[in-house]
Amino acid sequence: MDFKKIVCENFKTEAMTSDELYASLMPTQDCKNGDVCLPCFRFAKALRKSPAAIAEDFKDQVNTGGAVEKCEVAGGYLNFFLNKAYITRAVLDECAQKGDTYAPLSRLNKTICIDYSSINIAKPFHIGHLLTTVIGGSLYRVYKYLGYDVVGINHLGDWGTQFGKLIVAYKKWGDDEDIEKRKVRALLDLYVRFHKEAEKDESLNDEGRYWFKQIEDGNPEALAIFEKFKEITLKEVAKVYDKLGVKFDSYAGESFYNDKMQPIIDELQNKGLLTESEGAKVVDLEEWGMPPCLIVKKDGATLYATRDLAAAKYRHDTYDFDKCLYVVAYQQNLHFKQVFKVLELLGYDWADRLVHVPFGMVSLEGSTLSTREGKVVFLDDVLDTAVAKVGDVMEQKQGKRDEETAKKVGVGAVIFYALSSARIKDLVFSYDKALSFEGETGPYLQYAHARCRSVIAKAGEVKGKFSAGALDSAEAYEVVKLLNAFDQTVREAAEKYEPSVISHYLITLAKAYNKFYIDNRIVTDDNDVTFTRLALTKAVAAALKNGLKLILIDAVDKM
RNA sequence: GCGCCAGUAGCUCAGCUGGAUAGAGCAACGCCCUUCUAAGGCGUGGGCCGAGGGUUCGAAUCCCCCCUGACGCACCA
Repeated sequence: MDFKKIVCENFKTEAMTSDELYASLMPTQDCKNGDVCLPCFRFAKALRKSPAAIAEDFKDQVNTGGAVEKCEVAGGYLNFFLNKAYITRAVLDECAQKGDTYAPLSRLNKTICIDYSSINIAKPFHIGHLLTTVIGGSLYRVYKYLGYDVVGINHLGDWGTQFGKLIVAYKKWGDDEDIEKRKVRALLDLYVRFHKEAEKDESLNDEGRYWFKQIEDGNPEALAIFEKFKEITLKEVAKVYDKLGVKFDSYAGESFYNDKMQPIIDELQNKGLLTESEGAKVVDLEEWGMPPCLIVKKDGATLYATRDLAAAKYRHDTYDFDKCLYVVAYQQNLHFKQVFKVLELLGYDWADRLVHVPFGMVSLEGSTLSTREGKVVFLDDVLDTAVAKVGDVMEQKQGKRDEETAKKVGVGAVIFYALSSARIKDLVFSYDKALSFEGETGPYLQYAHARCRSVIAKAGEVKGKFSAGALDSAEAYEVVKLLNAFDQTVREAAEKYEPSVISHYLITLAKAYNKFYIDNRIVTDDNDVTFTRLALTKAVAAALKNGLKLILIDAVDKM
């Protein structure tokens, strides 16, 4: 339901069109001022009257007694009070229709590509990848819900000299048994060791370059080792992705675009965009206030930007996307600005459908994360710790553990921690905060949901009819209004590419329901009252469950 | 130096497409479980919304300038 629309339907005036009125209306901040208000200050000059007098005039033109129960003038505001019983009933009816599991909104036949997570082969999946993975994963579900076809792309970092270096390290110090056992962690050790040794022995770097060239040239031995590293890494991260509930439709990474770059380079050349500078081939972007975009290195090798140009074109040709999102840290702001501009200069009209969705830097209590120095916090460890802690709390509170529940609540706590504030904010990772279960946290939402389910289970089948009086309170009405805002909130999250919008909404909803719950008994002697309050409780449980799903959290029925 | 982002309570944040007394959580203190899950609820204290100008009937929100911090700026990704 659209409250502003309801007001428009009941308020016709000569002073402005219905559209203008709609645009001027706004929700109130405080329920004592009604549901919707019209600030009248802006009309004062044209109408040569005080805002309060204008509000008084308008008031007489409002059709009250129906959906708009009454309106009042307060200062320069005209406040509209909707009929609570009517709204409550209508909203709860809508919720009942949506049921326990919300179906996606109507199919749009539009495709959104989301490039996210994009891990590096042979590197650990650490908390630095947490944000891109959960932001992208959440947006994936948000767009699905809104009716889009979504393509999740894991743009693997599977190309570069580093892999030559790793082969050298593997051949020199590699231990298959250790790798079999510790997987990526063993590979990381090799990588770290290589850099340590290379400080003493410069020639190792040359060897690294040599072996990377072997990969490029298709040397079977080099390829076999490389493929093995890739397989180990993918298998390992698949477990984490599984825990987080994110999925990808494509793992086309850097190596995939290897043979797709030359055509782009040729095209740049043919369109006269490529200039030679200090031995490298670049696209000059000075006119747009940017440094040149490097396309080909002095030695003929391609670069990051070259690959992203090829990838963008490939994705466009393959998926015909309506939008293509890049969920990549804000460090890359300039890079994407350049790449998008170059595509525009190439004449691709779809260049404006590319969107960089930047997010903040993750650091570790002051110090930055460093793979090379081995200074990392493995995401897997964080998740396991969270799950274990939830298990402990369960045991302490109810004397028994339930692993399935602990997993959902524990992992959910970490995900919520990552998605609770605006993505652009830097995140100083803290175990304490990630594993906090009180206040505005994942477990708080889980708890509110479980509590709803518990009441619903206890009540059983209740035969009764809707009773407006059962929900005639400010707390109940607040909940109803929030329930009504679900879809609109999801749309806002999509528009802003901001899952935290949903996180905040869910906290607000849970808080509002908790307040209602404390003050109102759900299961009572009066069947009509029970029936009605149960309808609200069911609606809240569904909104929480489906909202949590949009931020990658599985709701639990008990905890 | 240039560019870009951020600065709101002790800490972490919401509010930012201008509207009514600036909101939460954490931390501190004090209450509330013989009744549907206390991982909950209620209360108390805590703010020159980084500084200064401007626009406006009205600015945390828009504009200018400055300060602080993060990030980026040529062959890594």
